[in-house]
Amino acid sequence: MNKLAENLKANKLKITPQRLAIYSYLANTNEHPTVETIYNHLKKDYPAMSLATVYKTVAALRDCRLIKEFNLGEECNRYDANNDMHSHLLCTKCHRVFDYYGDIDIKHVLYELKSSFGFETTAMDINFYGVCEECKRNNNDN
Amino acid sequence: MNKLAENLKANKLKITPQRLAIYSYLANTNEHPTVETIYNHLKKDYPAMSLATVYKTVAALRDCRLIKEFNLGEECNRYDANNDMHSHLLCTKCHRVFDYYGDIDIKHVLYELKSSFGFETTAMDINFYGVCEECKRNNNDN
DNA sequence: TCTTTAATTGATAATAGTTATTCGTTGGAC
DNA sequence: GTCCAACGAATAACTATTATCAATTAAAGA
Repeated sequence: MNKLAENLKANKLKITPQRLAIYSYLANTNEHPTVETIYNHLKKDYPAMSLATVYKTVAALRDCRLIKEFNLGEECNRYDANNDMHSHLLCTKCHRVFDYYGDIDIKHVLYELKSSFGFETTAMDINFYGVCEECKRNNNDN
Repeated sequence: MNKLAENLKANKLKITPQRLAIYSYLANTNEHPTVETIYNHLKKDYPAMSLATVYKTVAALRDCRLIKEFNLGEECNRYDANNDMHSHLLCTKCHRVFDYYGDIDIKHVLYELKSSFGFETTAMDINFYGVCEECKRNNNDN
């Protein structure tokens, strides 16, 4: 049994073809797709799949921490199966999202939040907004 | 003419009582209110004000960069007239948002994004999620 | 393997946040 | 003070998401 199936089982979630397909898609792309994108991508292989199933599945996967849900100020959420600590770069022209793995040292910040303010950080996100190299080159005006 | 009115004028926005009220409220609170909160707060002084007016006003103020719009993974956006560089701490129990002014050194990150990836950063946000001191003390379970 | 049962799916209705439209009103340039 | 583009109020429309529910299916136990 693969990693996902084990994780689903550990979270008392049934292993279904839809869940496997959605997770597999998320685990094999770096496009940070929205629900709509996931749905459209899987439609050709799973023509019967409902949009509601995609919503329910990403919520379930998010709740058992198999994927991350995030929002970059757009009208809809994006999803990412990449659990490595990283930040996101949103190109405000082409609306693609890139990963940044470079290390951002904020250990001292987390320590100060806890010691000075009593704020116990359990998660964080760091997002950058700007123009990607390709859009700059193309002088894209979207 | 006060500072707020001057700011509106400088951005070619007409000075109206509604805009002054909304902007003034945002400039004098550190509560990071949502549109709903702004609307409810102003209802007693401006009983005729429409929710649509609040939406249009915050959009106008955001477009001319007088206020910041941000989203912390909640169902609605929050607004902030504070232009100083700072991060946000969202308490996942009481859902209040606190400011953190401590300096987070990421100049080298912005430099690397530009030099290595050609990504020209124009804005960024850093959000921390966790439990605030008060909720921890109260062992609040919301 | 068969049965049973509760979880899941798909279809669709409902909800919530936000935006668009319409039309009467008004700020502010002249 | 006059005029008109911008604005506000009311409300319809739109879009992302969630809830509902009957039919289906995963999976545990006989």
